[in-house]
Amino acid sequence: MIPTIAQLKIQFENALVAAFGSEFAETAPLLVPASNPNFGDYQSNVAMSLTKKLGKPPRAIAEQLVQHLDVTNFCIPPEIAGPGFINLTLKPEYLETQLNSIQSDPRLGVAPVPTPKRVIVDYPSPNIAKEMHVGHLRPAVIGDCIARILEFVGHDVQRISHVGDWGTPFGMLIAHLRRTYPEALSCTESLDLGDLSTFYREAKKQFDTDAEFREIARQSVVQLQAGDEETLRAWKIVCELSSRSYRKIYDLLGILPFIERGESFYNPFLPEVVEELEQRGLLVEDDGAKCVFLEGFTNKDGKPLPLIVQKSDGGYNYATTDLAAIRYRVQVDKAQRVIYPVGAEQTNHFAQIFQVGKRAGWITDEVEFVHAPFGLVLGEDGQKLKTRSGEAIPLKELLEEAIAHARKDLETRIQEEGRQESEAFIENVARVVGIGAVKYADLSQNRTSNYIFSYDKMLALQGNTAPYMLYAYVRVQGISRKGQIDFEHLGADARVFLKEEPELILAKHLLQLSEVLAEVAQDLLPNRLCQYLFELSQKFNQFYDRCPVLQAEEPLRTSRLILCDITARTLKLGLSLLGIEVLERM
RNA sequence: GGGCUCAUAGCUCAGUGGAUAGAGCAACCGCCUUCUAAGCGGUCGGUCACAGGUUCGAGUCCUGUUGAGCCCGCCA
Repeated sequence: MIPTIAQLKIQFENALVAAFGSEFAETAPLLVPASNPNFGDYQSNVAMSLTKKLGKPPRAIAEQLVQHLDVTNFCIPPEIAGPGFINLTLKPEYLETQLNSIQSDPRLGVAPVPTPKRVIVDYPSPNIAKEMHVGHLRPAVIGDCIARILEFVGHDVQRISHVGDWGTPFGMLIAHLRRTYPEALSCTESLDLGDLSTFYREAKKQFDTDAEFREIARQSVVQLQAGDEETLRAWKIVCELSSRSYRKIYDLLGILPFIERGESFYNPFLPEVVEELEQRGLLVEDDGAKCVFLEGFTNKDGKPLPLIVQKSDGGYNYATTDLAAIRYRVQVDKAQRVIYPVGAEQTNHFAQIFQVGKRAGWITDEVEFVHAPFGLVLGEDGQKLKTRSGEAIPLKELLEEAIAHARKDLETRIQEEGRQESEAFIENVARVVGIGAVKYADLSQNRTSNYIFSYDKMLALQGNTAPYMLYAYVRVQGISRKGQIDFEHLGADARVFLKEEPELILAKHLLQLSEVLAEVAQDLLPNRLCQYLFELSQKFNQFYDRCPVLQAEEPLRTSRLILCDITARTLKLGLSLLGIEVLERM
């Protein structure tokens, strides 16, 4: 199905040429959704933009254009309003046809992109030698969402986690492993060392209090980089332990599996990267370090800022690894678009490595490397979210608390309503609502700004929250239960008829899904999808309030059932693209 | 000193160069003998930080000012 706006655009382009000549073939019709429902569904602002070029008043231009415009298949006759807006209102019959074709389409009218790209989304990319905390929330949630959306619209998506699995912090963990589980090093079977966070805390405590331990840790780093076999084995055990431990939280959060390709993966390529930069004449030695001097970046003294790719001690750093990853993703992975959903504080870093990647000839005009930055998670005081003792809040605790809040709300309601529910039901609803609320709160705000984390707000039953949307979905399921409706078998002659205002408003919104997804796939701003789903829930609730479904006469009853069905499927699909589950009852 | 991001209703936030700047929360007023109240309708609430500029048209683009956050040489 071709999106309505795309079809209208073609008609406007034809009309521009027919009315004003072939030199207007490239003129954009400036077609956008109407700013106000009173003006119809779409509006073209092109007439005003052509006043100078044509030397005529905009209303006259609009009239001439409309005379050559053929949109009778879609719209009632266009109206010219204000200074020269061309307002378009879709015909109910057109909307009915579109909805009828969507009803039997599992993709709800969203056609896969004609030219799929190979896309790499680099997330959640945490550092292994740390306990998972609130700072790990956004990259996982946003990265997962972006990957799901791009995949759904038809791209070939690879999720790659560029985990920090190399470097100095590992010494501490390896040294601790040696002390506490020496048998792990000689044993070929994998050992269950229990919880990583306990292991990490013990190691950290040793490191902070024991000078001898610190020395062993430092030695371990040297041995690791020298390729000592036993140390490598210890390193591998720590990586696996970490990966398993992280996976538990990702599973709880509903983050789909991704490939782990950490910094260590690029170790063999680092000398080549530096060598290639040298060959390109980009490398300068400064204070013993090998650097690329950046264009447009200066230090505090106003001198060009270097990007250090090899330290004076011969070691490499994260910039080198990131450059190696850029090179590998272009040359081996053949990626056409590489997306980094990473905190805004690394904006400079990405601008720098992308610049060097371009100057080195790895990033060409055929590939797009894009940093999708996001803001911080703040506490309700507007400061960085921390525990009372000033530490970052462990992610596990944060999620468990969200689930506990959701459970408390649910239990209160069950009691008030005198319902009887099983423990399994309560547990599942609390989990879906709690996790969904955390993810929705994160995704529903403009990605680039900081956001304030509040259990009360994200779990509120009214407003732009996960529970509100889940409830809209549950309402449809309530209708099908009550009426014993099987939405998959409404009959071959089931048709949609749009008569009442709330039906038309809902129908128009349902048909905008492709436009919204195309936009999000381009701009990587999931809050636009959230906004769409919130408005859909509102419009459904208005329909539900004013248009009886089960009690309506046929064929209206079936028509309204179809609207309910498409709404529920759109909500389910939209929420699944955000990584949020739905519930049949709550 | 330089760079990036941000400043919109009491609060939290949307807003794609277009018409009268929108939601939610809070406050106040209504609506359950109805498939439905975790819902719906309504009222109140604005110098879009400030000053210029570009444009037929600026919350949106440009310049400057003020304020906030983040970053700026061998950590990632």
